[in-house]
Amino acid sequence: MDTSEAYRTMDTDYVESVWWSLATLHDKGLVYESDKVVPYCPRCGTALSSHEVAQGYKDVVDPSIYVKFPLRAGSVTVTDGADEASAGDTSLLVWTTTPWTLPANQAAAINPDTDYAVVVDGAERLVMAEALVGAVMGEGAVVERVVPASDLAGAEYEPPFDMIPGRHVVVMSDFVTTDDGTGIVHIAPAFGEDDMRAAREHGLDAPNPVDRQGLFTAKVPQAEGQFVKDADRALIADLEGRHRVHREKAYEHSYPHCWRCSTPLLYYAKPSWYIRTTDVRDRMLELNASVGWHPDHVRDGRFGRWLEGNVDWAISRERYWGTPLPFWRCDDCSEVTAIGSFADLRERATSDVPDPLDPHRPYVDDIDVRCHCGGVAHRVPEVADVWFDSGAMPFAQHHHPFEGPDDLAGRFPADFVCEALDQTRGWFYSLLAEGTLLFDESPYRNVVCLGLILDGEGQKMSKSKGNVVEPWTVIDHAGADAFRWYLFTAQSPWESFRFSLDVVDETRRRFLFTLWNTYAFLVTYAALPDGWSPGDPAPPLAERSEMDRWALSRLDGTIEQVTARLADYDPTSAGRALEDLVDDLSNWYVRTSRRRFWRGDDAADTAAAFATLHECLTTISLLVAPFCPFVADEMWGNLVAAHDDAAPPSVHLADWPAPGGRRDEQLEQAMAAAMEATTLGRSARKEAKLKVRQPLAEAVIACPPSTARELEALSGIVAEELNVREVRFVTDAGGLVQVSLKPNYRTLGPRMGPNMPAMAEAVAALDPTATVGVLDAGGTVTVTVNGNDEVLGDDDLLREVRPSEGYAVAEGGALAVGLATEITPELEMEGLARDLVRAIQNARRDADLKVEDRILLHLDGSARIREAIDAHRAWIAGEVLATELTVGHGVPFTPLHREDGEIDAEPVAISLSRA
RNA sequence: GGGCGAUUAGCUCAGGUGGUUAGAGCGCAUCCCUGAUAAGGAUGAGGUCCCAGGUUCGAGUCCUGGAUCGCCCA
Repeated sequence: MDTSEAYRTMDTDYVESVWWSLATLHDKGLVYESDKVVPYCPRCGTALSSHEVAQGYKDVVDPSIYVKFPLRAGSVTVTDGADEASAGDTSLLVWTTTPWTLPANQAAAINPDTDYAVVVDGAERLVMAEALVGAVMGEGAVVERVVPASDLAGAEYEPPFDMIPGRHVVVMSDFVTTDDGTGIVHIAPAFGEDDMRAAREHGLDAPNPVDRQGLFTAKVPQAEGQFVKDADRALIADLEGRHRVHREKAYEHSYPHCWRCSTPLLYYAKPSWYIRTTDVRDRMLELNASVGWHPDHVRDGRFGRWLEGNVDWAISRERYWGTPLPFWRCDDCSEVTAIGSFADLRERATSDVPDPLDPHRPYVDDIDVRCHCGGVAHRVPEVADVWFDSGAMPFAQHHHPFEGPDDLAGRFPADFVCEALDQTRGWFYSLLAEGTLLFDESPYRNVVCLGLILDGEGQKMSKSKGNVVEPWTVIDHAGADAFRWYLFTAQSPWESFRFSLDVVDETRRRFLFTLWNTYAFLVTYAALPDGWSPGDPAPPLAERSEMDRWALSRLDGTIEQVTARLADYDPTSAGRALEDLVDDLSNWYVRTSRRRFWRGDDAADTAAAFATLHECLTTISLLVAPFCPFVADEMWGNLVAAHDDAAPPSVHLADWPAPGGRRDEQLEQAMAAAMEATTLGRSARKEAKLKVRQPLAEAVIACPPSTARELEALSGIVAEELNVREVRFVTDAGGLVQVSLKPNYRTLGPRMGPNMPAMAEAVAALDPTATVGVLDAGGTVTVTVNGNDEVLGDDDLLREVRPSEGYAVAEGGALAVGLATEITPELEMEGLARDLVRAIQNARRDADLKVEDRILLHLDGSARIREAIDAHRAWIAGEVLATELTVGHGVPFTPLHREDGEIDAEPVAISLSRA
């Protein structure tokens, strides 16, 4: 984001581009002026935005009346026997809560899918929706006849008032419901959005007998000069005098009021400028179909549906602030001239245009333009809908087309735009509409649609509810990196976030701390004497251990995955792949390789470990840079930039990494099995209550031969993790292993179809041991299912194996691990030695020794303890970096530190000093 | 009223094209480790996959209807 090059829609250049676009559309004949019904405050003299309207709803009681609209004789037949004489006694029954709109009535609307009933009411007949007869007329109403809506359509009626001419005809409209009222809606096009739409559809006029102050004009003599709401009574009395009111009742409902002055709002037709977007509706749909929406259901769902119902865009607003519409209307011929540039304006202005020009109000309103008829044109008073400004962003920020023919080259269309889901009819629409109208192209190739942020209780965050979390609170508490990581990875961006500080904190602990600890581990050990630095030679890949090759394989795989996921606008999967890698690196690679970093036994191996971990962390810093930029840069600076003057000084200036061709899926699969075996072994230990520090003779891994072959090379790792002397594989169905067979539904299901249950029974009936013998010899077995012979191969059967008696066993999937539980005296001594080492390491720490300090060590304890020391003297000394190890009563040096403790309930005394 | 989405462990969320025993983190319980240590780790308990039908040999997954929640619009 280049904030130094930010654009503002108020900038002169931006406005000029907007003018260009509006003039272009005008000259293409796509701009017209027409009435639009808006929520309007007659006291303030202004229209209100939907947001303002929403603030002012109040429950009020209004007079509501059921009015009769008598059908004109001959215009429709709804009575039995075509009794023309009685047609005049048949009326549409219409319900309204705004009697003041009745003088402007132009039509009555009915629902095309509803049946209407003719109800006898004394000498009269009333027409209403069949479903509402009971609600309107009460029990026992006499229905004379039921007709479909189509029979009524086109019928003419006597209007409630006759001072305003009109067609006064019955029309069909989808918006009519039978929720309340009579199922017949009075249409006053000037006073309702639905009414206006119906009027457009059916070619009706929209007369407006109300002035801008909300007062009736002379067109309604009964109420001239009265505020419309106050005129309700007089108008109802007039109707009652003519027996046009069937019934009146007070009606309590929620009605919008001006949030400033509490005046009831009027829905009121005002002249408005429109862009004929319906002309390009199909093209917008076509272009939209090629946009990569994330999530993709928005394209055909929420946004696509919205586009299908497209209506012309009302672009004018009666505001002071905003981009003035560049339309000048002639006093003489009324023709509108659209001005598409400031040069054009200067050329056609009737007086000097200031230089520089501020194209906003009030200055622009002082400029008149010469009409081609010779008359003088004044600018129309409106400004543009701010959404038009937002949709002009792709070209207006570059001052197109005034910067030359290539001023949009490489800038249009955009690779992607990103906003929240509620912008479907806002920004996403204004961009697409303007792109289509002006360039016949979508201005964006992809959209990332963000979900809403909810609070911890799942409520939408809003300032008025007070449940918002300030970003700085989060950043101060958990840091910007944890915040960003959370936003990217907690959930797909287009889902709602249930946000709480706790969850961000968890992210920090789970991921960032793990990454940082791994990094700190490398840095700590590299910095030790005889440590390592990035330039040091390292063995080639082929000479490195399985562990190293596995780590680099995982690294390459993650590079591929993260790159692909990000290219597909999916940061969540990318971040999760990184979480997995970091977890593997920390909790498997580092965990199992720790000794390699500080044991000097094999210098090449140590160098290989350092080089591997260093490369992993360096590459990870590149991969996580977009997600947690600060931690990434810190790592990069220390791991790379500090050692290499030629390297980019910041991770954010470095190239994105590419995989190094070291992917080894077989190795990854084998390692996964090793991890699984380790987990099972630990579970078995837990079950047998055998602590990990106590060495055991062997672990038996029961598994299919293929798994055993893969695991062979990794058995050392498993042995160390499980603290067993030996790992043995048992695969054959001999005495040590029990085998059971299951059908492979994935291969057999499609083949067997409805016979699958019978097949499962047949498999259960097989002798597992014999069958496995045949299969391992490369053969097949045949079973009879419902009279048909079926040949089963190795792939068709899944085996589960487990060790037999004498072991502590844990099973999972195709693997089972058994531990030999017998602890021999020798193993017991080794366990004690390990306990001793742990106690001595504790003592070292308590003595504040550095990890690399050598010590003089003296031990004393029970006979069993001393026996263990004798048996493992060299090993103990090596583990704790003791240059001398003595045992007995007298300490042969002045102890720096002394500890008395217990091991296995037996006393032990530890004395040590720096060597 | 219409459109769109969501509903999986106490909580936050994963679960290509239907297929063996539905997973992770947090929390909880029980432990381990002590040369990553103001760290780290393990094992375990915990599930009517919102409900009801349907398709299928087989549904968390597909279809229909419904419920609840949310968003957009009337």
